[in-house]
Amino acid sequence: MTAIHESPIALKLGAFVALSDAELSVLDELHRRRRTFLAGRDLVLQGQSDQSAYILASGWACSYKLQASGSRQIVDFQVPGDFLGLRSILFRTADHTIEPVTNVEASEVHARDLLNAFSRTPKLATAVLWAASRDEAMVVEHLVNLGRRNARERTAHFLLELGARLKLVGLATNAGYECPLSQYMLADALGLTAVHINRVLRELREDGLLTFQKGRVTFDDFDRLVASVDFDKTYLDQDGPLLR
Amino acid sequence: MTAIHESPIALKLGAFVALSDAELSVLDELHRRRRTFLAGRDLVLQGQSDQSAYILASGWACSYKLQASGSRQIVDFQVPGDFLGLRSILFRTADHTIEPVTNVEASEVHARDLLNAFSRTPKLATAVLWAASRDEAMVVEHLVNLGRRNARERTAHFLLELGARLKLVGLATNAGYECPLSQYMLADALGLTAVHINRVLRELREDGLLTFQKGRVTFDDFDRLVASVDFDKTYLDQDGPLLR
DNA sequence: CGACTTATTGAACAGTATCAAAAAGGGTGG
DNA sequence: CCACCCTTTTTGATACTGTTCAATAAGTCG
Repeated sequence: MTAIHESPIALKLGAFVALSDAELSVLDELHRRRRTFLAGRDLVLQGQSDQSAYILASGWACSYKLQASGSRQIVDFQVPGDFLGLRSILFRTADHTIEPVTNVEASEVHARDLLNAFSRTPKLATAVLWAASRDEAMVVEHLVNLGRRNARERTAHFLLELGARLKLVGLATNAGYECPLSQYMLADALGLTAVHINRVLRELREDGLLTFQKGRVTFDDFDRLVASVDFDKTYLDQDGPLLR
Repeated sequence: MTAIHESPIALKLGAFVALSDAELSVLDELHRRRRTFLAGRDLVLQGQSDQSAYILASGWACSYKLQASGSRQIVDFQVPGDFLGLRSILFRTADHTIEPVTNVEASEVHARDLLNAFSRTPKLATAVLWAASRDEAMVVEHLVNLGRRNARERTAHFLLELGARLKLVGLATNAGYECPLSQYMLADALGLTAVHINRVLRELREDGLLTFQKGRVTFDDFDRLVASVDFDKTYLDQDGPLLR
């Protein structure tokens, strides 16, 4: 038996509020309707029509916005424990597309079930709203990243953020993590060219800071890396002692 | 007597849902606790501690994030009818600062009152959540702006967005609008240098597209401007016929 | 193996920043 | 109403960061 509290979503929410067994089992129920999505096949979430969100159980996804010119901006990547399209059921839809980066396992969550769960376990509601709020803080931080950091800082900051997020669900350590992103995807997230990303990664590697290779990010000198790009992860709000 | 439905917030929410007189008066009650804030004096909204939001009645504000290096990234400007710090009461706090750009009149809204109003008038709740969702769509669009548009497109797109938002509350037409922003502020919002913004503005003016001068934005050729930067305002979600 | 995607490198170029300085506004006290 | 100070706008010259184009190498998958 897989312990409920070991699912990524439980680990993640548990970092914000301590969840009781009862609450964990409500969460587990939400997490039952498992589906598999194939890498690259759009998991289009065009709002209105679509009344369900997903909880990502394994694999990575990304949300992006396409331009008329054909270029795209990746808004964020989603890793296990993250919601996909949460906003489109809490609010009205955001108008971006979600696409699995790898093959993905996710459970469908209907608006009704979620709201239902909320009313039964308010603490769960708090935790989910925390997650939504954190998602937005990340988008804001990405804005700062694009607006006020150079390619090197931007790249390092982003990979550090992913590390911190993955650590929360047990998929990373300060040594590094498995990362299925291509340099093209990284480029689309960071507002850079894949060519330039490649040079920046080489530089970071040659400076002994981090290595992005063969589907893995390795922090060669975590502390120096954090210092060199001024990475302050308070916006991720995952440090504090468990609240409540 | 000032008709309730002529307040900026009523105009704005009314563009999304048709509000009855009863709903308008609930909105009006929320809008009673008026305060004045002086330009430049931080209206710090550091989350947790602060349990109230504001509805902006007149003047402009901006929300930004400061870097250790001293540079800042403005996330968005708020214009009449917008909420300030809405997220910090619906959710947990976002970690940015809000500062009035001009002297500002705003009414304080306590979390309790808002939630109270929601339960009395669900349609108002829908409208407020729509506003919050729209705010997020704007941040995402700003991300695209920084990541995938050059200085010229970026500047024009941003000024067009502000125009569309102000039009909704009767403060702009396709001819232009009063704009209290300095070129430095524009620079901090667009991830550019004030010097470069200045050159871009000159170029746009010389091309007969728009004029940014003396506290006013003038669209010299609105249609050509929209076409030239591929401005698609569907993300603002303010076109449709009134829903419901 | 062969076709395709991804990673890597070079050289030339474009866009934006930086530094510096002058001009133009705007507000304030006398 | 003027003189002065301070902020904002404007312009030039130069340096640099990141792009573009092009080509090769290295993986990956059927």
